[in-house]
Amino acid sequence: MNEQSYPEFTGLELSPRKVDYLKFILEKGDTVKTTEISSGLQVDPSTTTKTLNELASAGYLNHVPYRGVNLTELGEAYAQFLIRRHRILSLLLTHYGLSSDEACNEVSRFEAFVSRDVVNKICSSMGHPMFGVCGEISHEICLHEEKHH
Amino acid sequence: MNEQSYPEFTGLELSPRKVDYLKFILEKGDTVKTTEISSGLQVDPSTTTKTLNELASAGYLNHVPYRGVNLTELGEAYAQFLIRRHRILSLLLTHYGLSSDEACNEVSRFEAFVSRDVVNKICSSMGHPMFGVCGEISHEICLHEEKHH
DNA sequence: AGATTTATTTGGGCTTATACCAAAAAATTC
DNA sequence: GAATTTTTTGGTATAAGCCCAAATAAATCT
Repeated sequence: MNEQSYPEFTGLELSPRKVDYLKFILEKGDTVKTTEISSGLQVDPSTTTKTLNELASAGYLNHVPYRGVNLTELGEAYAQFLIRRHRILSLLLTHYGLSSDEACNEVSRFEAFVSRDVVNKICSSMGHPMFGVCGEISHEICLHEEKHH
Repeated sequence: MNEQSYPEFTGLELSPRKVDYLKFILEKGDTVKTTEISSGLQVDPSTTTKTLNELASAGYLNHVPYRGVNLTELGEAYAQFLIRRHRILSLLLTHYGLSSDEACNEVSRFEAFVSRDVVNKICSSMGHPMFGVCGEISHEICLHEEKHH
């Protein structure tokens, strides 16, 4: 499943913290336990449980209580976008004199508020770069959407 | 008074909404009344009063109850930075295929989370442009700080 | 298996940011 | 100086975070 199937989201649906959760879960892959997330995001396990429930209610995760979570199809597509957004924006900032680390950290603070449309425009304007400063960039959505214009 | 005198701020001190208030007040100039702000930001006057008090407590404004507010020296320097940040970031986005309006709107959503350091780096990397997409850009701070490196 | 330990969830409470409404108070206008 | 408008105060609300303590489920150990 990839982003193509979800042309409807704007990229502004999730709060900054929820973005962290989804990115973390995608990067861990498969089923993720509450404790892994708690220590990964440095947050109390009870906070994690609650956030996981919210993400599950919103359709991004399947949560089996006491067992762990995994991404739904929507969640997977969405998380792929989140990672791509992070990488595109970080790469962009490195073109203005920031180091990779600086760029990543800075972007982490504001990425949740950058729309999918704008990410796609930047992405295409940069020629759909394959490598960001913190990993490979995949372009399933944005390339697909470009065809329609 | 200009930004030079305040090398200490990071640009992350204020919430998005407070950024709006300070930018609005700087653009109005001089003493600004509660009602002007309320209608400018489309918010209940009581909300404005409360926010104004918070900004005054934090040292950005002088508030004379029932009379209005004006920027302190810190507030003026800070607001100048806020405007410069908005314009630099908007200009940046127009280099990636966004229209002026799109760029302004997009930037409004995330600008509060972009640090002064990064704005200065972008600014100097762009050659300290004099004109943004929504007004002239003044460079008192960033040019000053550049001298120290 | 049964007991202990570990992991997870529930329930409660706290903070920050933002907002509105109704009533009181001050300033302005007539 | 009385009426009107503006501003403030006090109360309440929502959303997003977060933590703690207690309860519950799962896993481990003997």
